[in-house]
Amino acid sequence: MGRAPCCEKTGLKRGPWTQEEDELLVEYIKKNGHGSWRSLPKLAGLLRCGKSCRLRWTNYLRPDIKRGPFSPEEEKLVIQLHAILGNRWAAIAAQMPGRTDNEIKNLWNTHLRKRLLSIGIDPQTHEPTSVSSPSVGPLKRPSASPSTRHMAQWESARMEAEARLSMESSASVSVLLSSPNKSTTSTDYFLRIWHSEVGESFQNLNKGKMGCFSPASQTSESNTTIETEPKPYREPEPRLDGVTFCQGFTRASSPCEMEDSSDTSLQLFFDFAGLNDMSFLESNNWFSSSFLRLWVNKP
DNA sequence: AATGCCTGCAACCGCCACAGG
DNA sequence: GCCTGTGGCGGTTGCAGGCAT
Repeated sequence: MGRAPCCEKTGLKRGPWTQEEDELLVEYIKKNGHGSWRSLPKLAGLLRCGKSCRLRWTNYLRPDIKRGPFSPEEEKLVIQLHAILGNRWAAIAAQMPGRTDNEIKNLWNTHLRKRLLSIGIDPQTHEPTSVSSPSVGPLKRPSASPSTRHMAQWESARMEAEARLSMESSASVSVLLSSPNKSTTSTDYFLRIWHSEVGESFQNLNKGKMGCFSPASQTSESNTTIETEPKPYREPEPRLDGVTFCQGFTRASSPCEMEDSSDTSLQLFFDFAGLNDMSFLESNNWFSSSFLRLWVNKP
């Protein structure tokens, strides 16, 4: 027994949308809003499944969609967001006004994934695919878990953004936060994420918790810690985004409160610096001198 | 010119979460 | 607490157009 279809498929049109259909859909939604997607096709005079209408609207017909090719800046941003959020295309799209999750997913699968592979970066973990030597020079490069790597990226990006903003006037900061769409640099985007629900989850989880990073999968006390959370515990998905990743941490601190050992910080720093293998980051002021100063002057 | 292969993208499919009854 | 309907999401497919042979 197969799964029941989402809607009655007999007599419904499939495949590419015609201009006529597009006009019908746009006209109806402009007049009435989409309301119930299930009943929309009938009301709008379309021989389409409601799901198909929703998809067509959200991915193509919505007036706020920015059509056209992705700019190099946008591509960089997608890569950086993917490093933090993983394959959560909707979450990535939410940080990129005018772009749809489908569009970003397609961009990733057709361009960016291959590009990363071609320069030796694993598109899933954002780690170098071939590590020729376990140690480089006097400083041994740590082999961190993907979780740690994502945490490091997340934290470092935020630190860099905060460091940069701390040097700007407070007026500039308020302008940035009140008009996030005007932000243009990648670090601004990270700051926006930090102040979004993703960052909020991160901050909430870290409140009152001090210590060094400790992935839950590697500790025995993880479950008890998580169970004491006021929110009902949901088994974290094996996805390495900012939120579920944070859920997997038992003892973590925000960078401002970080009291971890120098070794740990250095580890995280070099972990994240691995992204520098990508040429775009080399030219992207990713590790600004301010960040380095922040690191060097750490008490 | 014909054919086959490759690529990009729109659309579909199936699963999941959530709200309401 | 269970069931059902609905919307949303991510993975995958299929087609059209471009390119190479």
